[in-house]
Amino acid sequence: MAMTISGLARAGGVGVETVRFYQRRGLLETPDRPDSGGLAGGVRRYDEQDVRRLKFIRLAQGAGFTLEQIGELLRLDAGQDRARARELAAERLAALDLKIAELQAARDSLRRLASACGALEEGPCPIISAFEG
Amino acid sequence: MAMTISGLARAGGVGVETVRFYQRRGLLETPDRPDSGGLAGGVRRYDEQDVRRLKFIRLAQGAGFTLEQIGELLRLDAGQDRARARELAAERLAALDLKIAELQAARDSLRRLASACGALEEGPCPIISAFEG
DNA sequence: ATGGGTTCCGTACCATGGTCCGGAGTCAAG
DNA sequence: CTTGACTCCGGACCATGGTACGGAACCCAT
Repeated sequence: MAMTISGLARAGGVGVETVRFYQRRGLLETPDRPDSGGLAGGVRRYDEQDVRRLKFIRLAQGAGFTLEQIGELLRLDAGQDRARARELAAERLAALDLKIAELQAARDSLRRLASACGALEEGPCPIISAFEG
Repeated sequence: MAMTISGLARAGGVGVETVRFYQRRGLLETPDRPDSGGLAGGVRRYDEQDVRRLKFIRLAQGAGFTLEQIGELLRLDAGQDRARARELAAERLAALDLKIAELQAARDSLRRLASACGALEEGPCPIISAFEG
Protein backbone atom coordinates (compact mmCIF):
# COMPACT_ATOMS: atom_id res chain seq x y z
CA MET A 1 0.00 0.00 0.00
CA ALA A 2 2.99 2.27 0.40
CA MET A 3 3.60 4.58 -2.53
CA THR A 4 5.84 7.41 -3.57
CA ILE A 5 4.72 10.95 -4.06
CA SER A 6 3.59 10.45 -7.61
CA GLY A 7 1.35 7.57 -6.54
CA LEU A 8 -0.17 9.74 -3.86
CA ALA A 9 -0.71 12.56 -6.33
CA ARG A 10 -2.34 10.20 -8.81
CA ALA A 11 -4.60 8.71 -6.14
CA GLY A 12 -5.70 12.17 -5.14
CA GLY A 13 -6.15 13.43 -8.65
CA VAL A 14 -3.60 16.22 -8.35
CA GLY A 15 -0.08 16.86 -9.58
CA VAL A 16 3.08 16.11 -7.66
CA GLU A 17 3.79 19.80 -7.30
CA THR A 18 0.42 20.29 -5.68
CA VAL A 19 1.18 17.64 -3.08
CA ARG A 20 4.42 19.39 -2.25
CA PHE A 21 2.60 22.66 -2.07
CA TYR A 22 0.16 21.19 0.45
CA GLN A 23 3.08 19.87 2.44
CA ARG A 24 4.65 23.31 2.62
CA ARG A 25 1.33 24.63 3.81
CA GLY A 26 1.22 22.01 6.51
CA LEU A 27 -1.86 20.29 5.11
CA LEU A 28 -0.10 17.06 4.39
CA GLU A 29 2.69 15.53 6.38
CA THR A 30 6.15 15.08 5.01
CA PRO A 31 7.24 11.62 6.23
CA ASP A 32 10.89 11.11 7.09
CA ARG A 33 13.21 9.94 4.37
CA PRO A 34 14.21 6.41 5.34
CA ASP A 35 17.94 5.92 5.90
CA SER A 36 19.04 3.98 2.87
CA GLY A 37 22.74 4.41 3.30
CA GLY A 38 23.01 7.32 0.87
CA LEU A 39 23.99 10.85 1.73
CA ALA A 40 20.51 12.27 1.85
CA GLY A 41 18.30 9.27 2.67
CA GLY A 42 15.83 7.44 0.48
CA VAL A 43 12.50 8.58 -0.97
CA ARG A 44 9.52 9.30 1.22
CA ARG A 45 6.68 6.80 1.32
CA TYR A 46 2.96 7.50 1.62
CA ASP A 47 0.00 5.32 2.58
CA GLU A 48 -3.79 5.18 2.51
CA GLN A 49 -4.06 7.65 5.37
CA ASP A 50 -2.27 10.20 3.27
CA VAL A 51 -4.59 9.51 0.36
CA ARG A 52 -7.58 10.03 2.64
CA ARG A 53 -6.19 13.34 3.81
CA LEU A 54 -5.49 14.48 0.30
CA LYS A 55 -8.95 13.57 -0.89
CA PHE A 56 -10.41 15.35 2.09
CA ILE A 57 -8.54 18.51 1.15
CA ARG A 58 -10.07 18.44 -2.30
CA LEU A 59 -13.57 17.82 -1.00
CA ALA A 60 -13.27 20.55 1.58
CA GLN A 61 -12.06 22.92 -1.12
CA GLY A 62 -15.16 22.03 -3.07
CA ALA A 63 -17.15 22.99 0.00
CA GLY A 64 -15.57 26.41 -0.15
CA PHE A 65 -13.06 26.17 2.66
CA THR A 66 -9.80 27.98 2.08
CA LEU A 67 -6.56 26.05 2.48
CA GLU A 68 -6.00 27.83 5.75
CA GLN A 69 -9.36 26.72 7.10
CA ILE A 70 -8.72 23.22 5.86
CA GLY A 71 -5.50 23.26 7.85
CA GLU A 72 -7.50 24.10 10.93
CA LEU A 73 -10.01 21.34 10.20
CA LEU A 74 -7.23 18.81 9.88
CA ARG A 75 -5.73 19.87 13.17
CA LEU A 76 -9.18 19.73 14.72
CA ASP A 77 -9.77 16.26 13.34
CA ALA A 78 -7.07 14.94 15.58
CA GLY A 79 -7.93 17.18 18.52
CA GLN A 80 -10.66 17.46 21.07
CA ASP A 81 -12.17 20.82 20.33
CA ARG A 82 -15.65 19.78 19.26
CA ALA A 83 -17.06 23.25 19.84
CA ARG A 84 -14.69 24.84 17.39
CA ALA A 85 -15.35 22.12 14.84
CA ARG A 86 -19.09 22.65 15.12
CA GLU A 87 -18.56 26.37 14.80
CA LEU A 88 -16.55 26.10 11.59
CA ALA A 89 -19.03 23.66 10.15
CA ALA A 90 -22.02 25.83 10.99
CA GLU A 91 -20.36 28.92 9.58
CA ARG A 92 -19.54 27.19 6.32
CA LEU A 93 -22.99 25.61 6.18
CA ALA A 94 -24.64 29.02 6.30
CA ALA A 95 -22.28 30.41 3.67
CA LEU A 96 -22.95 27.36 1.55
CA ASP A 97 -26.70 27.76 1.72
CA LEU A 98 -26.29 31.36 0.65
CA LYS A 99 -24.01 30.42 -2.18
CA ILE A 100 -26.35 27.68 -3.37
CA ALA A 101 -29.25 30.11 -3.44
CA GLU A 102 -27.09 32.58 -5.32
CA LEU A 103 -26.08 29.99 -7.88
CA GLN A 104 -29.67 28.93 -8.34
CA ALA A 105 -30.63 32.52 -9.00
CA ALA A 106 -27.77 32.78 -11.46
CA ARG A 107 -28.98 29.60 -13.06
CA ASP A 108 -32.43 31.07 -13.55
CA SER A 109 -30.91 34.16 -15.10
CA LEU A 110 -28.93 32.05 -17.48
CA ARG A 111 -32.00 30.09 -18.47
CA ARG A 112 -33.82 33.33 -19.14
CA LEU A 113 -30.86 34.49 -21.15
CA ALA A 114 -30.68 31.32 -23.18
CA SER A 115 -34.35 31.38 -24.00
CA ALA A 116 -34.42 35.10 -24.74
CA CYS A 117 -31.50 34.67 -27.10
CA GLY A 118 -32.99 31.57 -28.61
CA ALA A 119 -36.41 33.04 -29.36
CA LEU A 120 -35.63 35.41 -32.20
CA GLU A 121 -33.04 34.90 -34.81
CA GLU A 122 -31.89 38.46 -35.24
CA GLY A 123 -30.96 41.52 -33.27
CA PRO A 124 -29.00 41.90 -30.08
CA CYS A 125 -29.39 39.62 -27.09
CA PRO A 126 -30.54 41.31 -23.88
CA ILE A 127 -27.78 39.84 -21.78
CA ILE A 128 -27.62 42.48 -19.14
CA SER A 129 -31.37 42.64 -18.62
CA ALA A 130 -31.58 38.87 -18.36
CA PHE A 131 -29.81 39.28 -15.04
CA GLU A 132 -32.06 41.98 -13.73
CA GLY A 133 -35.22 39.97 -13.26
CA MET B 1 -28.92 61.01 -12.03
CA ALA B 2 -25.34 61.80 -12.93
CA MET B 3 -22.77 60.87 -10.31
CA THR B 4 -19.05 60.75 -9.80
CA ILE B 5 -17.03 57.60 -9.47
CA SER B 6 -17.62 57.21 -5.77
CA GLY B 7 -21.37 57.37 -6.33
CA LEU B 8 -21.13 54.69 -8.96
CA ALA B 9 -19.01 52.54 -6.69
CA ARG B 10 -21.46 52.96 -3.83
CA ALA B 11 -24.42 52.11 -6.06
CA GLY B 12 -22.68 48.97 -7.20
CA GLY B 13 -21.51 47.95 -3.76
CA VAL B 14 -17.82 48.05 -4.63
CA GLY B 15 -14.88 50.34 -3.92
CA VAL B 16 -13.70 53.14 -6.15
CA GLU B 17 -10.52 51.24 -6.92
CA THR B 18 -12.55 48.31 -8.11
CA VAL B 19 -14.43 50.50 -10.55
CA ARG B 20 -11.16 51.78 -11.92
CA PHE B 21 -9.89 48.22 -12.14
CA TYR B 22 -12.93 47.24 -14.21
CA GLN B 23 -12.34 50.23 -16.42
CA ARG B 24 -8.77 49.16 -17.08
CA ARG B 25 -10.08 45.73 -17.95
CA GLY B 26 -12.51 47.27 -20.38
CA LEU B 27 -15.59 46.10 -18.49
CA LEU B 28 -16.78 49.59 -17.72
CA GLU B 29 -16.43 52.61 -19.91
CA THR B 30 -14.33 55.57 -18.96
CA PRO B 31 -16.38 58.60 -20.00
CA ASP B 32 -14.55 61.65 -21.26
CA ARG B 33 -13.55 64.29 -18.78
CA PRO B 34 -15.70 67.31 -19.57
CA ASP B 35 -13.78 70.43 -20.53
CA SER B 36 -14.15 72.64 -17.52
CA GLY B 37 -11.53 75.18 -18.45
CA GLY B 38 -8.81 73.58 -16.34
CA LEU B 39 -5.63 72.04 -17.65
CA ALA B 40 -6.74 68.45 -17.43
CA GLY B 41 -10.52 68.68 -17.72
CA GLY B 42 -13.18 68.11 -15.08
CA VAL B 43 -14.37 65.03 -13.27
CA ARG B 44 -15.96 62.12 -15.14
CA ARG B 45 -19.68 61.56 -14.67
CA TYR B 46 -21.58 58.29 -14.57
CA ASP B 47 -25.27 57.45 -14.97
CA GLU B 48 -27.81 54.68 -14.41
CA GLN B 49 -26.56 52.74 -17.42
CA ASP B 50 -23.18 52.49 -15.78
CA VAL B 51 -24.77 51.34 -12.55
CA ARG B 52 -26.63 48.64 -14.47
CA ARG B 53 -23.43 47.47 -16.09
CA LEU B 54 -21.60 47.40 -12.79
CA LYS B 55 -24.35 45.45 -11.10
CA PHE B 56 -24.39 43.03 -14.01
CA ILE B 57 -20.69 42.44 -13.59
CA ARG B 58 -21.22 41.48 -9.97
CA LEU B 59 -24.13 39.19 -10.77
CA ALA B 60 -22.25 37.51 -13.56
CA GLN B 61 -19.32 37.00 -11.23
CA GLY B 62 -21.70 35.34 -8.82
CA ALA B 63 -22.70 33.06 -11.67
CA GLY B 64 -19.09 32.01 -11.98
CA PHE B 65 -18.06 33.91 -15.08
CA THR B 66 -14.51 35.21 -15.08
CA LEU B 67 -13.92 38.89 -15.74
CA GLU B 68 -12.70 38.01 -19.19
CA GLN B 69 -15.90 36.13 -19.99
CA ILE B 70 -17.93 38.99 -18.57
CA GLY B 71 -16.11 41.28 -20.95
CA GLU B 72 -17.22 39.09 -23.79
CA LEU B 73 -20.80 39.03 -22.55
CA LEU B 74 -20.86 42.80 -22.40
CA ARG B 75 -19.56 43.07 -25.93
CA LEU B 76 -22.13 40.50 -26.98
CA ASP B 77 -24.92 42.39 -25.28
CA ALA B 78 -24.47 45.18 -27.76
CA GLY B 79 -23.79 42.92 -30.71
CA GLN B 80 -25.71 40.53 -32.90
CA ASP B 81 -24.04 37.23 -32.22
CA ARG B 82 -26.90 35.35 -30.64
CA ALA B 83 -25.31 31.97 -31.28
CA ARG B 84 -22.21 32.82 -29.29
CA ALA B 85 -24.32 34.25 -26.48
CA ARG B 86 -26.38 31.07 -26.30
CA GLU B 87 -23.21 29.05 -26.33
CA LEU B 88 -21.64 30.91 -23.42
CA ALA B 89 -24.87 30.70 -21.47
CA ALA B 90 -25.28 26.98 -22.08
CA GLU B 91 -21.71 26.28 -21.13
CA ARG B 92 -22.01 28.20 -17.89
CA LEU B 93 -25.39 26.63 -17.18
CA ALA B 94 -23.91 23.15 -17.31
CA ALA B 95 -20.98 24.15 -15.13
CA LEU B 96 -23.39 25.78 -12.73
CA ASP B 97 -25.54 22.67 -12.42
CA LEU B 98 -22.44 20.68 -11.65
CA LYS B 99 -21.27 23.18 -9.09
CA ILE B 100 -24.67 23.29 -7.43
CA ALA B 101 -24.70 19.52 -7.11
CA GLU B 102 -21.20 19.64 -5.69
CA LEU B 103 -22.14 22.26 -3.13
CA GLN B 104 -25.19 20.29 -2.14
CA ALA B 105 -23.02 17.25 -1.55
CA ALA B 106 -20.66 19.39 0.49
CA ARG B 107 -23.62 20.69 2.44
CA ASP B 108 -24.67 17.15 3.31
CA SER B 109 -21.16 16.38 4.46
CA LEU B 110 -21.16 19.41 6.67
CA ARG B 111 -24.48 18.46 8.17
CA ARG B 112 -23.13 15.01 8.92
CA LEU B 113 -20.10 16.64 10.44
CA ALA B 114 -22.11 19.00 12.60
CA SER B 115 -24.32 16.25 13.92
CA ALA B 116 -21.46 13.83 14.47
CA CYS B 117 -19.60 16.48 16.42
CA GLY B 118 -22.70 17.51 18.28
CA ALA B 119 -23.65 14.04 19.46
CA LEU B 120 -21.02 13.32 22.04
CA GLU B 121 -19.39 15.80 24.29
CA GLU B 122 -15.90 14.34 24.36
CA GLY B 123 -13.27 12.88 22.13
CA PRO B 124 -12.14 13.85 18.68
CA CYS B 125 -14.48 14.84 15.89
CA PRO B 126 -14.41 12.61 12.80
CA ILE B 127 -14.01 15.51 10.40
CA ILE B 128 -12.26 13.67 7.63
CA SER B 129 -14.60 10.72 7.65
CA ALA B 130 -17.63 13.02 7.59
CA PHE B 131 -16.60 13.83 4.04
CA GLU B 132 -16.21 10.26 2.96
CA GLY B 133 -19.79 9.11 3.07
C1' DA C 1 27.47 -0.39 -12.95
C1' DT C 2 25.12 2.66 -15.99
C1' DG C 3 21.16 4.97 -17.87
C1' DG C 4 16.51 6.79 -17.57
C1' DG C 5 12.86 7.98 -14.81
C1' DT C 6 11.74 9.71 -9.94
C1' DT C 7 12.40 12.32 -6.09
C1' DC C 8 13.98 16.15 -3.46
C1' DC C 9 14.50 20.96 -2.56
C1' DG C 10 14.68 25.83 -2.98
C1' DT C 11 13.33 29.35 -5.56
C1' DA C 12 10.94 31.72 -9.19
C1' DC C 13 7.07 32.50 -11.71
C1' DC C 14 2.01 32.57 -12.97
C1' DA C 15 -3.23 34.08 -13.23
C1' DT C 16 -7.02 36.10 -10.99
C1' DG C 17 -9.13 39.78 -8.77
C1' DG C 18 -8.33 43.21 -6.57
C1' DT C 19 -6.13 47.07 -3.14
C1' DC C 20 -3.08 50.83 -1.93
C1' DC C 21 0.00 54.88 -2.77
C1' DG C 22 1.60 59.43 -3.97
C1' DG C 23 1.37 63.51 -6.26
C1' DA C 24 -1.13 66.63 -9.07
C1' DG C 25 -5.57 68.53 -10.41
C1' DT C 26 -10.47 69.78 -9.50
C1' DC C 27 -14.62 71.15 -7.04
C1' DA C 28 -17.75 73.13 -3.64
C1' DA C 29 -18.53 75.46 0.76
C1' DG C 30 -17.43 78.92 3.73
C1' DC D 1 -9.76 82.42 -2.43
C1' DT D 2 -8.49 79.07 0.76
C1' DT D 3 -9.33 74.64 2.66
C1' DG D 4 -10.74 69.98 2.65
C1' DA D 5 -12.77 66.28 0.15
C1' DC D 6 -12.83 63.99 -3.98
C1' DT D 7 -10.75 62.67 -8.58
C1' DC D 8 -7.25 61.19 -11.73
C1' DC D 9 -3.41 58.32 -13.03
C1' DG D 10 0.36 55.20 -13.18
C1' DG D 11 2.50 51.83 -11.01
C1' DA D 12 3.48 49.00 -7.00
C1' DC D 13 1.75 45.67 -4.01
C1' DC D 14 -1.27 41.92 -2.12
C1' DA D 15 -3.56 37.06 -1.22
C1' DT D 16 -4.83 32.73 -3.02
C1' DG D 17 -3.75 28.54 -5.12
C1' DG D 18 -1.01 26.74 -7.63
C1' DT D 19 2.84 25.55 -11.65
C1' DA D 20 7.58 25.48 -13.48
C1' DC D 21 12.68 25.03 -13.22
C1' DG D 22 17.15 23.20 -12.38
C1' DG D 23 20.59 20.57 -10.30
C1' DA D 24 21.74 16.86 -7.20
C1' DA D 25 20.54 12.52 -5.22
C1' DC D 26 18.18 8.19 -5.68
C1' DC D 27 16.22 3.73 -7.37
C1' DC D 28 15.36 0.08 -10.50
C1' DA D 29 15.97 -2.64 -14.58
C1' DT D 30 19.04 -4.21 -17.90
